[in-house]
Amino acid sequence: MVEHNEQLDSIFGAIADTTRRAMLLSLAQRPHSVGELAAPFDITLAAASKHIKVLERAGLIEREVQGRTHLCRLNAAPMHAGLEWIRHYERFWTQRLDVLEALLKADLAKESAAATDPVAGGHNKPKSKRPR
Amino acid sequence: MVEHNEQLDSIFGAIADTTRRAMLLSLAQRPHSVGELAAPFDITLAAASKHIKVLERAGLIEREVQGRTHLCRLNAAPMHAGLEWIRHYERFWTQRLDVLEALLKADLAKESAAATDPVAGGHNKPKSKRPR
DNA sequence: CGGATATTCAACCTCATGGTTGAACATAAC
DNA sequence: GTTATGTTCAACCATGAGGTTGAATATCCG
Repeated sequence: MVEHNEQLDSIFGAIADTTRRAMLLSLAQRPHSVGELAAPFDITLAAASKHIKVLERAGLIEREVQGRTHLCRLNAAPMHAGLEWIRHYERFWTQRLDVLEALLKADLAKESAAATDPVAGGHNKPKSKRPR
Repeated sequence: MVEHNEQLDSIFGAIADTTRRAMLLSLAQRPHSVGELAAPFDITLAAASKHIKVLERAGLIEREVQGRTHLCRLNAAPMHAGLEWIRHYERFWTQRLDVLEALLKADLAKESAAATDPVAGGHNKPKSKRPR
């Protein structure tokens, strides 16, 4: 499992582009030729060809040359690695949602209990400066 | 569904780099200053600063300026969109694994039927690997 | 054979990325 | 105040990405 990192680089790099994501979506329906893949976009065939090569390098599509047309089919398997990587972070947002929910509940409880309590004043801290 | 695409572009783009993925991993432990984030890598602070800005633009980290140090903390929430996108393709690899398994099973059954008697029955369970 | 179709290749352009260096800025410490 | 620390900024460089054009290649069809 040498360069797992390179695999993730190429996968995430490949799907970090709207055009390529749309191509994958087309391929999820059925295999397409290069021309068919290019058709929806306002780019030249050469440009589409490059996109397809990026997807191919990431292992996300396979190509079968049939005469003069190249038939591309989806191979989603490598995406699995990407999903697994992201999934490690899943607990961070679910956790945050849980905390939010807990705070919300606590707040509601406090409000209903603090009809008599005057001092409840949390205040907002200075916001972080905008970069740039 | 306005600029969902830009969000995915920036998220996937941000995590399509080994250094930045490692930074996120550090941040998953606890918040870090810019210097701390940069320390493990053989790059200048300026370069690290740029990486951090990429992560920030993707919304994956938040920065709190504390005096002269900038404390960065993970915000994994935007990754959720990325995970959801990839997950649409999950069925394609699980499906393929199922087909592979079925073929394999059929092959074994045929072989054992040819070699011995017609009991190609209870080898392996279907074991449908259906995540979620 | 010759012509049409499908795709790539090579050269080029522009712009973003990842890296450097050195100066600037802001704040903490003396 | 002066100095040290943490971070960014600006300029620059090299490389790659995404796009174009025009030519080359391979294949099908008449």
